[in-house]
Amino acid sequence: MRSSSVTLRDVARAAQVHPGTVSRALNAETRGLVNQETAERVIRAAEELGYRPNPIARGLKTNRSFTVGVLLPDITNPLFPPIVRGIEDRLGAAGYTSLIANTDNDPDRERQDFEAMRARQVDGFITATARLDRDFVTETAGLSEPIVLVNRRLEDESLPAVTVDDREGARLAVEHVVALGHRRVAHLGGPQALSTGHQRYLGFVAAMEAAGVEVDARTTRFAHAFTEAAGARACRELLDAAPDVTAIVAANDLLALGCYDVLAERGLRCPDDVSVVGFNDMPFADRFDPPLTTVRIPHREIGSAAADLLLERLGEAEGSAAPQIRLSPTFVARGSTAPPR
Amino acid sequence: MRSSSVTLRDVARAAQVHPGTVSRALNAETRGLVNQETAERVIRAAEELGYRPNPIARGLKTNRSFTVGVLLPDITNPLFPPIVRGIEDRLGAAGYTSLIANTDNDPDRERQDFEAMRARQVDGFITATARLDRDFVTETAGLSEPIVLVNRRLEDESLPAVTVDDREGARLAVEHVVALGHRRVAHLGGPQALSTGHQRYLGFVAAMEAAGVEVDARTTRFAHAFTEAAGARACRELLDAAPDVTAIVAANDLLALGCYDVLAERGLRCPDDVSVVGFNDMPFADRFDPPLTTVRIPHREIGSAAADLLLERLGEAEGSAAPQIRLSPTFVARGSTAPPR
DNA sequence: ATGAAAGCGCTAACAG
DNA sequence: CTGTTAGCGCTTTCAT
Repeated sequence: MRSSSVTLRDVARAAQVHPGTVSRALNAETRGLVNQETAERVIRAAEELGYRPNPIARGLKTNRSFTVGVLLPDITNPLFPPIVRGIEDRLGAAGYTSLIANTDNDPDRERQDFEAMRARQVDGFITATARLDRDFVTETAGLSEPIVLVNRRLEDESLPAVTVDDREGARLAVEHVVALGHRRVAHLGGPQALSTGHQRYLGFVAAMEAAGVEVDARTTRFAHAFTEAAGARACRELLDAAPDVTAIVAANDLLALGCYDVLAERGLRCPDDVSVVGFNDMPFADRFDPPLTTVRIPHREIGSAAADLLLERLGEAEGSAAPQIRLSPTFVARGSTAPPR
Repeated sequence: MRSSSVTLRDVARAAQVHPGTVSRALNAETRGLVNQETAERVIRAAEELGYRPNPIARGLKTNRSFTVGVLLPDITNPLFPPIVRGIEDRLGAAGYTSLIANTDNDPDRERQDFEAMRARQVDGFITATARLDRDFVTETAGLSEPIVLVNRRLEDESLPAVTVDDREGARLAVEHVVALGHRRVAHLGGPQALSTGHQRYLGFVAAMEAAGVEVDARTTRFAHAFTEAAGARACRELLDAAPDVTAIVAANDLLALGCYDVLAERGLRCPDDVSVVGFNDMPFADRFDPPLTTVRIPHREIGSAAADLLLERLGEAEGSAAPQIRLSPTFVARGSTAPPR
């Protein structure tokens, strides 16, 4: 027995009308169907009794829960909190609540969370998991609940997606170090199974070629995860294979931090001996030692754009079929890059 | 029309039994009431049809949503993501889903989110908003939904709470700088309306007295918020009033970062001219320049302990009435502290 | 051991 | 314009 068990019937009794009428009077959409005075009486009664509609019961009837599922790898990754706020703020304003699940990039958990959310009748999904290979997203193509992708997109663009232009971001990074005079520039790539990792790699190669700087296999290494530890491991391999690099373009800030560690480990100074550029401009990147030169992406906007896309598909706003929103990155030069000696 | 519209009735039809029987067979608690063979037949049918129970409908009947509301100031504050994961992981394991709301420390939003969550029939609350003054928590003392407090506690300890021992943490900080030889040590406090801000201040004063070091009004300033900007402002006042301080004990890492800015602004070096110690050991605090000496609190454990407390009160586990869990902080000496010149 | 029936709180035809 | 009725999917008496 909930304390606030004042139901539609209670209001109906108090206002001397039928429950159906109360439902109509209280719902903005259907208020027109009811007499002005009656409606006011009902509303007053509802207020006096402290009536709060039960969205659960409503959802049972209408098949809408006003809830959306948000799947992401790990809220603990500093990239996500701002994105999540962008999503929640926008969704909340539209009357939706979001359910958040941390999948830890584990396909099984992902599918499990996904199913659990469907069971909870979410009206739609926003997924910030970035895997490229087959997964629940591609499997559930004809799903009834709309999905929008964040930070990834499908090859055939069949699902709405908001991403940042990763290749463009990589280009900005390359142009920066090249302009500084670097010629031995390496790429510390992310997992190639993640669209971000892959696109940034592609962007790196393209920009290097465009700048007429040689790219060779020795100066490219891929981390198996976007973590400091994986970045450090890959960086060691990189420096072992190519000790003469003067600049490293990392596919992500955490990877860049891994580079910091390895450089220190080997008595190399950043940026004096080796310049490092990151990607994402994670919170507090300007506080690092040295302050990290990086590619900034509009975290919050990514989230709100994704929410907008989902709201469109939920019929809350007009919009095109499977829009592909690509936000622009900007470049932030800080202390981790300098001209080569 | 949801795609997964396979309901209890569908299963009943397939298994040639009454829906009521399906309900009993599928629910572990009541399975004993049904014939072994029948139960198996039902379960098989359910699997074949891909039946997933609708928790919404169930909740309507049972008055439980298996959902809990988590209220916090801002997920973007690096302190919270690990706490949230601690909460979600524990709650998720027990079959609960959490609804998260960012209140931005705004009492109105807080109350609003709180009501919205009640309307959504959450079974209980975890609130990480830390205000000390009257608010929805104290107002809703006799509430039917259990509440557990995180990072704050009530004077009368009438609500279960998990906090860290803030005074002890402050003591660790003071003892560290005093042991280093500092005598002119200042406190850059947090908002005194927040229990964390208040307790840390009290702990600072007590530890200073215990160490026989003088505390005077000039060397204590309070920031109006736990932000870098507020910390910087307070730090300027502090240095204006007491230019001879050699160590600053800040009530929080963000405040400490504000100190970094002001010291740099005034051409003072940390730790050479002034030592700074923070509180929380936020993620990447070891990456700052200089690496921040701080008081570490077990973020994740705070979250899981809170979840445990709530589960107890939801009848999912045994436990005492209004337990007060106080976790111990530990000290992490890094590069922002050194002996005075 | 199982079926029948009622009902959780609400909305949506359909009457009147 | 408002009352009536049915029913969303499930659980839970109460019979049988």
